[in-house]
Amino acid sequence: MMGKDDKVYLGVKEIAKRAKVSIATVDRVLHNRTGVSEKTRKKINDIIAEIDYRPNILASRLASRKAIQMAVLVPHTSIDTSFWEAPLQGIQRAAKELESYGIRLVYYFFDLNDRHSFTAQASKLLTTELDGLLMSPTFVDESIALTSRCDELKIPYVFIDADLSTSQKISYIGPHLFQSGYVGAKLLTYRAVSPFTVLVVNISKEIENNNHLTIEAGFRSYFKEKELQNRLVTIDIRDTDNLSVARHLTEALHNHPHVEGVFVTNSRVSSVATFLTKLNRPEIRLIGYDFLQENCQFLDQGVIDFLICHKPEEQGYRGVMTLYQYLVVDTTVEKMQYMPIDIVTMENRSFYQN
Amino acid sequence: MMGKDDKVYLGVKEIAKRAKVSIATVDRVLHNRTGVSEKTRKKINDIIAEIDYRPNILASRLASRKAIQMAVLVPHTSIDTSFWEAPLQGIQRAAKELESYGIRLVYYFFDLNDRHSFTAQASKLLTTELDGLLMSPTFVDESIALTSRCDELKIPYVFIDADLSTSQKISYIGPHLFQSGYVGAKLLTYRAVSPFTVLVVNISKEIENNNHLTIEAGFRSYFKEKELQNRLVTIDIRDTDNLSVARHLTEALHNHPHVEGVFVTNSRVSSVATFLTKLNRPEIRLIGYDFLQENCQFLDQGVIDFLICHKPEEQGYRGVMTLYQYLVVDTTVEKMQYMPIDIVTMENRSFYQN
DNA sequence: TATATTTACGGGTACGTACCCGTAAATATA
DNA sequence: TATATTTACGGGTACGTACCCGTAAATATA
Repeated sequence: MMGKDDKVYLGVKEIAKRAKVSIATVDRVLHNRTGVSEKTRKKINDIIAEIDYRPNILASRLASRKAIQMAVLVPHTSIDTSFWEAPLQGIQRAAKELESYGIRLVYYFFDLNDRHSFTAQASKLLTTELDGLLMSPTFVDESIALTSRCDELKIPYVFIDADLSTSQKISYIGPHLFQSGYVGAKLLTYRAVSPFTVLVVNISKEIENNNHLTIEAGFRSYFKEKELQNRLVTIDIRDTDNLSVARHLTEALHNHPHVEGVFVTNSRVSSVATFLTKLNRPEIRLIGYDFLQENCQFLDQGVIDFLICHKPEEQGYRGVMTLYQYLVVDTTVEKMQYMPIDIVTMENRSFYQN
Repeated sequence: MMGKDDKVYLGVKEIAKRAKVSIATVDRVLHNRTGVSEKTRKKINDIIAEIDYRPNILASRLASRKAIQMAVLVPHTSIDTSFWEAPLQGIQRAAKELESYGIRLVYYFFDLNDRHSFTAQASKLLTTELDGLLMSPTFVDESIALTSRCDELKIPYVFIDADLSTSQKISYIGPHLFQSGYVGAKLLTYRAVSPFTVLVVNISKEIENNNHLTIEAGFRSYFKEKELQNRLVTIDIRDTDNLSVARHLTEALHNHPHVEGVFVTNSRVSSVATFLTKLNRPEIRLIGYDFLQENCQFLDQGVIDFLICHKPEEQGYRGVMTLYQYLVVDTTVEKMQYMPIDIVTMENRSFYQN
């Protein structure tokens, strides 16, 4: 251990001394409060710039009698959508780390199948005192309504998992969907010899966001760019139960006998895997999204070849940390934070950090 | 913003009040210092356990006049080994975050080709006041000598990138080498039809650590487990220049005409790629390690199919953070922190977080 | 000109912990 | 028993910042 004093820390005390004012006046300038003459303000600001003053966050948070309040607006987890467990865990991990720094999170969960629940939770969180908002803009119109209100109230917000390009967000943290689909196409065609037929399967209720369209565009662009001769057939399944999936797939395989690859544009790949297992068609290669338990089972069995994944846990963690960064440390944060496009196989899955 | 006071924080003051002693005495107990009777000590410890006291790190670091000193012992970067740029960046990122918390890092760089430089730096860092050590145990015997000394001096240490299973380390942060080789085998054989011959290429000067042996074991175990009929040929190249690599590979390809896959057990895959490019053998699949600039070039050209990567930047970051965690927050840290086995292709490489 | 209001500050306490310094009380030594 | 030493504490200040409260001085109003 060595003394700290070799590094002479220049703080408010030093600024006050140089400006020949009190610490309280320096504090007023630092926080843009009133009660300082223009002349004094300028003098202090000059000194701040000159010595490159950076506040001691430790002392600042300690002295502040205020806790910083963040609202978290995300889908609640359900059998249908265990995907959201991971971001929530990341959010909670960040919350724990920031707990002793006086950061408090309040959670507002909505139902993925019910846009009214989203609106209800949005109204609810707006009634509270709020310093920041972390949200998944699952429902487009409803999200725009909420963020417009936040803009008026000057509440900064961060998006995870999905984006709204029009809004004044602090940051988007999530996948680059187009490129992700492109990677999917590469994996599905790697080393394949004959140009088999490919099924692109979208399984989602209509009310959810349209991420899958961008993914499919990326997927198709790969075939076009490489001038591959595969035939691509898209099937949209608007009910998420296994029976509906089976019905649609049976029909598709009947109409297209040479299918050797299936690309599922979201995490519901396990229902396709269930179907293919029953059908006993091991030559059909299957790729889908997300490191869910049910998907990993089929990965281990070799039914699913690859899962593509975008670090949902880290999305949640970084969402909170980005807000904290913006509110406490420094308002310059990266606006587009794309997650890596991770490739998960049965061989590397045990070390995957979701 | 809401008042903090709704959450009644129970600190040393409250403990002192309940135990009917002063704050100073509580502090002595908390830090296992002398000068407290056994009776009082027990009473205080009971209260600490009862209220689940967790010290306020903010206040603790602020009040401490001591900076925490960490030494960092890693190879310096060179043309030969640009690999170490990434861990260093992660280390520096962590250092920046922890700067205002009174954490100071001192760097000791050694030469990968010179074990004496390692010993010299090790002796040097031992002469300083030290609270913790982050190191890469590149040279086995020399590292054991250093860590034994650390054990005596009660200096905790963390390993990154390579491990020494015998030592009393706080934590190892790095790849699971065996499984990583296993993943390499999967990728090299995925969808391959005929059982071609595979070259396993180790390129390293003898003085470096033996990570490649474990990787190769994992690689071979895949073929054995799946009962694949490929012929595996290992070639060891003890000089890292392109000429030596070309000479050895020419000979190997002459002796084994049906080579269609090459697996390089470390980051020197680009020199093999250089050779294969000149040879014009595009049917030979090439897989190797690490997200280096020269490797990515060949990835983009399609000469290298996959790079396997273990997040070196994060290894550095987590190395520092793990030490911080141990020294400041809580002494229970994860002992084996395996990095994910990332698969990098030309399609997903632009979003890879090294 | 006398009084009320606003402006522009400064003093001082608090956040929760670390640790210096001083001192009665207990114990050891002469 | 008298003195020296050790033990077991407590008081109080400091870390760097936030912010309450009070008040001269400046300005506005009657």
